[in-house]
Amino acid sequence: MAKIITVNTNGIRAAARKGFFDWLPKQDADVVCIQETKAQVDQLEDPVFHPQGYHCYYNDAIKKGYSGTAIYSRVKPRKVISSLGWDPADSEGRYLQADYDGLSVISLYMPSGSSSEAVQAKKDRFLELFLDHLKVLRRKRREFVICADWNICHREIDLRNWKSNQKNSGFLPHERAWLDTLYDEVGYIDSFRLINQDSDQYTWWSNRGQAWANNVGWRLDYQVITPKLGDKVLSADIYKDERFSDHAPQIMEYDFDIKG
Amino acid sequence: MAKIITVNTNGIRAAARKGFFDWLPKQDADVVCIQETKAQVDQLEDPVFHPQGYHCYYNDAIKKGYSGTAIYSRVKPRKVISSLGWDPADSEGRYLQADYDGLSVISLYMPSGSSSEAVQAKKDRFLELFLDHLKVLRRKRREFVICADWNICHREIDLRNWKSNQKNSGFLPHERAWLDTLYDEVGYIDSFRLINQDSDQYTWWSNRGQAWANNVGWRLDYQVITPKLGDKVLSADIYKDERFSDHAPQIMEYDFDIKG
DNA sequence: CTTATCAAG
DNA sequence: CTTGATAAG
Repeated sequence: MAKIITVNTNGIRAAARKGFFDWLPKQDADVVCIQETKAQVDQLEDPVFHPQGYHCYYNDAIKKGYSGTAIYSRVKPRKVISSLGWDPADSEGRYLQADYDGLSVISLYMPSGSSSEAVQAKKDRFLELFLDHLKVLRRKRREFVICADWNICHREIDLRNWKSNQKNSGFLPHERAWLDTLYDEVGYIDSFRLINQDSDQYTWWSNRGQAWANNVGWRLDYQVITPKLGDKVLSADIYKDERFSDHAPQIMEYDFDIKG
Repeated sequence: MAKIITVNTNGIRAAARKGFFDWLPKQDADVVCIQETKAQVDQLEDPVFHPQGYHCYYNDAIKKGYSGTAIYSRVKPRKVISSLGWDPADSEGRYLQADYDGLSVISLYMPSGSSSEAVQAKKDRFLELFLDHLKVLRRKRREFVICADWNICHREIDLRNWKSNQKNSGFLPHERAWLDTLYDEVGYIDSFRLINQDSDQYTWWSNRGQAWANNVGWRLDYQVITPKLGDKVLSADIYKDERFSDHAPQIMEYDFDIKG
């Protein structure tokens, strides 16, 4: 059994202040994927950022306080890959991959497109290049669990106000179509939907207004898996009892073991 | 009887959050001089920044969130002067003068010199030019109350750790000599010292460390008056019961009336 | 350590 | 609205 958690911390130091590292050991996770660390490695020298029992890997953005991913792994990976060979994936530390025996776990932070047309164009370009990468991964003799803040909702059920958000980044028709392609053509599976078919649960609530209080959320974070793992998903839960950031942790249990 | 209060708010909006404008009306002051408003006029449109019963004057720095002075006056001044004709006094909104019948009250924010040698040089230049201005004022047929964060301690009694601060901005020999000149040659009087001869009271405590808790302070704020007002000082107090900023308000009572 | 601004989400 | 960087004190 493998327990894999993914969470966008919106600043790993801020999440730490809110008790994230008190909560984490209690989860007994095998792999923890983090997005938006918003910190450089030299700002994370404090032992709290290297929890006991885990091998910790960080991938920073060049720009301070921006983006960044991490993977904490109980088993030492055979290899850790932090480069896709193209920017801004590399220069913004948006990708981190831990390779185990026959399995890889990826922590990905997809660009947001909400700030302007220019950043949406950047997101669209990222989607295009990353889809190519995902296709390449499908050809490997290896299974993948891609833990990400995808910054896209697939269907109407995935966000509270789908009608009013059809022209907003994260629920644009071409973004949804990108996920259609990912699932229907490239063959990946959204592990959350495998378990919770008709459940309108969200993983992100804006900090503005009363989004959290009114549960005006979006399901932006999920673990996408290769087809052979489709019958291995034991549970898929969103942790909302505490709030470490504007995103909630995704906790998935799989019927396989992670071997280094 | 005239009650004149001066205080460096270290951000008038922050001071407001800490209850400054709840405290102020209870003081029944005739004139209130403020330094370090750190806000532009258009950021102070809320009525709290225009307390009932006062004519309010603000002088901003060009740079947002930096410096800035204010005067609140119960009696409407005959004239309000916000320019000394030179920078950075004008461009940083460091000077504001309210003219009444035979008396002027000034709100002044002296530059700090603690950040670098370059800012100390700027402070020194300001001291030089401002001394000229103060000499000019002495020639007027008018009394002056200069309410300021002077950013200088005069004597050893004026700061907790005078020995270790002899090479630090605010207690440099030439800064202290500048005050010697102001008092001994130009003839101004520090109204606080007139009342509290040997009292080691401070008006500013660093936010760093435990300065406030340990009363490691500096007397940087005081009301400097022209000689003819020397026998008019009724009381001079530092208000420490509440904390609106890193500086404490100076409350002085004078045996004269402010007439518009 | 605290103010405030700014970029980004 | 919130994180984090930066400037300034």
